[in-house]
Amino acid sequence: MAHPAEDVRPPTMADVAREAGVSHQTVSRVLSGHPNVRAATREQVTRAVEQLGYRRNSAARALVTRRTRTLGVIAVNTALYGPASTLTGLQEAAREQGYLVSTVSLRTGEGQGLKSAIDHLASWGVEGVVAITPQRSHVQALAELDAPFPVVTVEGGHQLDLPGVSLDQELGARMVTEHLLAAGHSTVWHVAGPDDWLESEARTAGWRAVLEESGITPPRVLTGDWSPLSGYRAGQELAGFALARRGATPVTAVFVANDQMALGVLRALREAGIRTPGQVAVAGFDDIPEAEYFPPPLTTVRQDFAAIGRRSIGLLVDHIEGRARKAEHLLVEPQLIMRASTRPSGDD
Amino acid sequence: MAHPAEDVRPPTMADVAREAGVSHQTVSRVLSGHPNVRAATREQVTRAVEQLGYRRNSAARALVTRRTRTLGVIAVNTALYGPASTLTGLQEAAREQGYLVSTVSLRTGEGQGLKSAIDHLASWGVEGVVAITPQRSHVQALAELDAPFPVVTVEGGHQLDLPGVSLDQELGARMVTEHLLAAGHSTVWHVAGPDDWLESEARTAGWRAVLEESGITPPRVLTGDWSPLSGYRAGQELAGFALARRGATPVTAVFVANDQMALGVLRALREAGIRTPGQVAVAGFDDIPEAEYFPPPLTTVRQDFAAIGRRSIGLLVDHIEGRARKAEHLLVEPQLIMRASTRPSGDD
DNA sequence: AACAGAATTGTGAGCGTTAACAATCAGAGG
DNA sequence: CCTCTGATTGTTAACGCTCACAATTCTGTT
Repeated sequence: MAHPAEDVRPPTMADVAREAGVSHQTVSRVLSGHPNVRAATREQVTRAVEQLGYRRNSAARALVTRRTRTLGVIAVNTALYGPASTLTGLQEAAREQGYLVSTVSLRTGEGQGLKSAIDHLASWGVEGVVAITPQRSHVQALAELDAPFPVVTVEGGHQLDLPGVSLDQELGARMVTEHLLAAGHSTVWHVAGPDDWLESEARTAGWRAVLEESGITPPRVLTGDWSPLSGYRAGQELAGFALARRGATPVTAVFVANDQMALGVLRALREAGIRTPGQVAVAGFDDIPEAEYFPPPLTTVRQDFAAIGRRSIGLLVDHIEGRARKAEHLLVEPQLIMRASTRPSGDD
Repeated sequence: MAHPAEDVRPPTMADVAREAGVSHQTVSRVLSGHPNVRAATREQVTRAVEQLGYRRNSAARALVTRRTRTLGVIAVNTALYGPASTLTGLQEAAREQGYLVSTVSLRTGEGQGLKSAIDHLASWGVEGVVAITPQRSHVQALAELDAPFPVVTVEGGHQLDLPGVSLDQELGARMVTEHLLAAGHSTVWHVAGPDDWLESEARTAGWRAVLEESGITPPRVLTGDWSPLSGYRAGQELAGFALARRGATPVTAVFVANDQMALGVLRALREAGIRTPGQVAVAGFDDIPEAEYFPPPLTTVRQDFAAIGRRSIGLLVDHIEGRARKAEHLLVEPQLIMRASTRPSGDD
């Protein structure tokens, strides 16, 4: 069809203009939906555009408008269910608003990696960044980095003056703990996430607050690293307490800070011959798709990750387009999902 | 420090040139590592760059070089463990090669959505696209779309003339099936993924081939949609067969096409009072992090998602930079992970 | 029919960079 | 001391688009 030219450049606006018999500026107007163009002209231009398969050159556009319409995302641990789901919601929202999303995944997320990720994105001219960096140290590093564009955190806490979106982790933890107490347990044990994580802290805080409000001295906190293995280890320890019996605090209910660790806890209890929820009730956090099929189906807290993604983009775009002023922090409501693992009547 | 100007533009190359007392072209040379610059000059320029906090404008650069150094990724179902892990590997690799990665997530991924995703990326000038679109219909649509840049598929099969990277799904399925037969089972049942997925097809094909080579007539295939729920349903059906007993083919071993469905199968069997692996052995595919903690720990096939991501970027960049000619298709080796769910001695 | 005013279209400049080429400078050789 | 070569630096012109403004064409009045 085309001539056998070697280096066929894509058509430019001038080509379209020639084809349509108008000036390049008119083509530009048509393409950006300017109202003052005669219908017939618009029609001609549109036809020429289609015929040539023309596409505006975004680099040229960005050069003159100083708007790249590109957003950056920095995320740690994107293979996990939570961050991955947030990313999806975020990308959809960005695309709806006409932005392109460029993602940088960090594996461990040292402060160093963070800086270079920001640099990487900055050098491509992103107009803003969403940082899914749930560790306290990251948020700290971010705040100190002082990027040349707005940065919105996800699960970044609200201590620092960065705008952000979070699930109300503390509320979620309260809901679980209250649920367990209401089921008649005299206390609730807790397997927490790693220390540096804001989510761990908030979940632990919610759990502790409920116990203290009920006049119960919180038992010692066990700590994991979010992995099933670490949950398994914690579960073994709990099983020991549960069976020892003479120990001070009875183990009849456990709030585990995420579902993956809860899976490990469940296995450890099972292996120790302890029935769930008959002898020990277990609850998790996140509501990963597998949770409903755990042995037994897991009571947990559902996070609306998609909403978190959407709202973070909303917030970021507000900042970019100058609609938002301060370091606002949005909270998304969690939802308690009750399943067999905490059912009082259950005996499995 | 700075004047109270309203619209402070970022410094340009000319600013740096002035500051360093050289021409903008020299600055350009320093920044792009051109050899013919005197060390002293280079030094001055570097200092000026740092002092002004200068950054090259990527839009201007892209405009003149016609290289955006941006890659696009189109992915369906990015919240799942597999695609999410692939994405991570892919992003790391791209960044190492100096490319920016822009991702578009499709929820369901109709052919229509695919086209608009490609358009979205194209209008931002990506130089190539990796498509993680494991459904046959998507790949078909992609091949017909005839994008203005190279497209590499992940798990896209090799029928069409698109270059791609896949796990050797068929080999993985063979390994599992052979493992089960070797354990003494007279046949192996199969819970497959949805019809349109190439991964389903390949896994089913591998399973079928092994049975037929062993002179065994493959039992009827049950089909799920990758979700734990669908696995649960299939598991109920299998439990029925297993207990009915008089039915033709005994149910003592099941190869489930992914780990999530296997979780559902395990629950259904457990609820029916069938012991795993004692009465029925179960194997999955993917090796999600939870698999090791399933009741019982699941025998499965590990995919090196990170490698898949890395190699797909390698292939794409080869095409972009003109090093690759044909529609090469790379296969990544799977690895059989044997756990309790298929242990012959086991009786739990 | 003539004119104001709006609607529509065209013209030229400039966005910040790299590529191509021209100019200058340093050191080697005669 | 001068010429010549290669290393180093500078100059100018794109790249493809939008913005600001100028020019033109329509309207509807008087």
